[in-house]
Amino acid sequence: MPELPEVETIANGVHERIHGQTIQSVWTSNKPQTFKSTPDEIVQVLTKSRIDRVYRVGKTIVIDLTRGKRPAQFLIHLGMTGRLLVSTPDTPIPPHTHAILSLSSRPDAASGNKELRFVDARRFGRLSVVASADDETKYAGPGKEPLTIPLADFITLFRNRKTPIKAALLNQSLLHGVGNIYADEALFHSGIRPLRQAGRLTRAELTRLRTALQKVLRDAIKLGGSSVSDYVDADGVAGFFQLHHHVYSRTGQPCRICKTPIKRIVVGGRSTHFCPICQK
DNA sequence: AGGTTGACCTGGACGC
DNA sequence: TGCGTCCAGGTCAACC
Repeated sequence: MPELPEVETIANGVHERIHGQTIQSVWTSNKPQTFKSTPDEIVQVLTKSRIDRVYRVGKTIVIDLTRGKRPAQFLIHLGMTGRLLVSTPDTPIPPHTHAILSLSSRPDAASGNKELRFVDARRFGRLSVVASADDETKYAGPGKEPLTIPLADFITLFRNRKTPIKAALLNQSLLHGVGNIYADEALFHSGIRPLRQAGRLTRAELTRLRTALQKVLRDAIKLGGSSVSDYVDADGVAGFFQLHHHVYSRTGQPCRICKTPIKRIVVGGRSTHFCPICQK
């Protein structure tokens, strides 16, 4: 489920709650596909490490660690249904919990007062560690950051690409962090049809697209900031915030601008929504 | 190499 | 109520 704004909101919320704490012990489930590193490596690297910073790169939550004197990293991808929860140990463990980190604010404490839990029903999420995270091996993500990419680089990304612009926006090795909702919304706000060939968009269109994409992402981050606790604390039941979507999941409903019914098509195997009048 | 398709999972919504 | 079908905001391997 989570795209860039959701992942950023979660990372910030988790950072506020657990940075500076030490991981005393780690439990992992026995579902091997959840782990990109082996569960043993994960336990090895995390145990007795201190959490310095929690942040987002693309759709991945990155936790910078100090292990002994050396930097390491813990990488969490939430997939479609992954959740990262800060709980107390007495909070009931939800179904589909795949990892639990017991934390303590003092390095030498025997047991902690908080836990970081990774819960993922559908198991598309992935956990991994970088044992020695110097500047060259620190996780940088597969592509470019949509919020900070300069216009010239943005335009270059799509040059000569024959794939539909919708598919190109979802390609994480170009821009990382953009998912299905914000791709559809950004194309709507820039007036571009999802099936247009990426390499055939004009400079003016790509300029509009970058502006629209950054605006929808920033607006969603603003919205999420006020409700972090809904999905980081305890059970995290409330789920993700809803932006005021213009096209996503509005098939058949009137366009908010021109009242024409919103169309749904499939592009690159993904459900895609657009206004046949407002988008050219 | 770039582009496309299907596989990976579970659960919720919907129709009969 | 129960059962079957379809759908889901994510990758990634395997193909062309």
